[in-house]
Amino acid sequence: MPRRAEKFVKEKEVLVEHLQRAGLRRTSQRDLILETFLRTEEHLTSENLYHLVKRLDPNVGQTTVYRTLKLLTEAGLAREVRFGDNKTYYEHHFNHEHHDHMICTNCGRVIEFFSAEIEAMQDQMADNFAFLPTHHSLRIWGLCRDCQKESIHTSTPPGAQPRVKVKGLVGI
Amino acid sequence: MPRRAEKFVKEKEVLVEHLQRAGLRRTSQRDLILETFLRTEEHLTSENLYHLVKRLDPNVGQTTVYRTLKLLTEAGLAREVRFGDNKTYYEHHFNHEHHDHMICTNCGRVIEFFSAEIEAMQDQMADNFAFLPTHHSLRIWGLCRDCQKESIHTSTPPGAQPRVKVKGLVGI
DNA sequence: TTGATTGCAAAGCATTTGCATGCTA
DNA sequence: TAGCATGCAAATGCTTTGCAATCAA
Repeated sequence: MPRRAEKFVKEKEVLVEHLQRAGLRRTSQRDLILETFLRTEEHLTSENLYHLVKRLDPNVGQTTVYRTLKLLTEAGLAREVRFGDNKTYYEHHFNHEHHDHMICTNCGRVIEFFSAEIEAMQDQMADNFAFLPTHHSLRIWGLCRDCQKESIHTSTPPGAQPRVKVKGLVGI
Repeated sequence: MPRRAEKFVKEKEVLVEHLQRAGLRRTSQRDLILETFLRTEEHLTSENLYHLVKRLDPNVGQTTVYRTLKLLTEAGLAREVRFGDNKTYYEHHFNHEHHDHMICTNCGRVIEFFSAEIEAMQDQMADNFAFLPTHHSLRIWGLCRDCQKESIHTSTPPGAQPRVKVKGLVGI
């Protein structure tokens, strides 16, 4: 029995397997970036992660973080999301239930939700078109509970953790 | 009775109204860009439109097309969409039913679909979170009917009109 | 030893901005 | 006539690429 439970064992296995399958190599940077990523809350940009990693190892380059996040996405450990502020966010994907997002266009709050019914209907819809779906993205923009109260108001309500700074029109 | 039916009368009214409401001015460029946009099939980028407009008036600048597409979006005449190739596409929005998209990751074909049931469930879902939805985006990626036949194959099947060049990972 | 990986700097790409000039209302 | 609109060039912001040095297998 190990003296101390090691963290993210499963995720590291997934990475190593992916590397082997693809003929790629395991490096300290890739390990460190994965660990740091897994320690965070969801929805961070490559830049966010870069700063976190840099604290632990100042030698790691921005480029490596970009490249590694792509790698983690391919390995199924991360998922890319966009909320309409023209930035690419990453969230944990391994052993996480698939979910979709509601984005508050006032404070930037992101709500995750899941609906088996919606998923089923999407598959149904795809089937109607003989379309073979591999993945999808559903995003709903609007006002969260708190921001409805204050009607139109541009500041961040107390307690909100704005991850998305909404600048001008929000769309896509 | 007019000798010849003028085109896009309603849409021009919408534009003019929007301009007036916002204290903006009607210009020949804005008219030309709107007309050219309305004459196209759906899903074109600012750059695509720029080239079309330039044929009719070589003096129009790229920037004006960008700015005008934003304007048309605000006026409710256009809608922005993204298919995962890091480009912003625009489609007609006025008097067009809302719809969502399936994107073939092999040939780039885009299928439009609508499901009242999915829409209803989205509203239901939002309601569960006391979220007030203003708009949404649902995209399903996968293989269209034709591309399933050829299994993994990187060329464009005959007859397909690839609007989206899918480069590497498709996501968001 | 070989070829993948890294980190830096530079390039790319879509989009936006500054500004002098032009043009609507 | 005032000030919005235009078009060019330059800037921006995010992301990717080229390349020499480094490192895993």
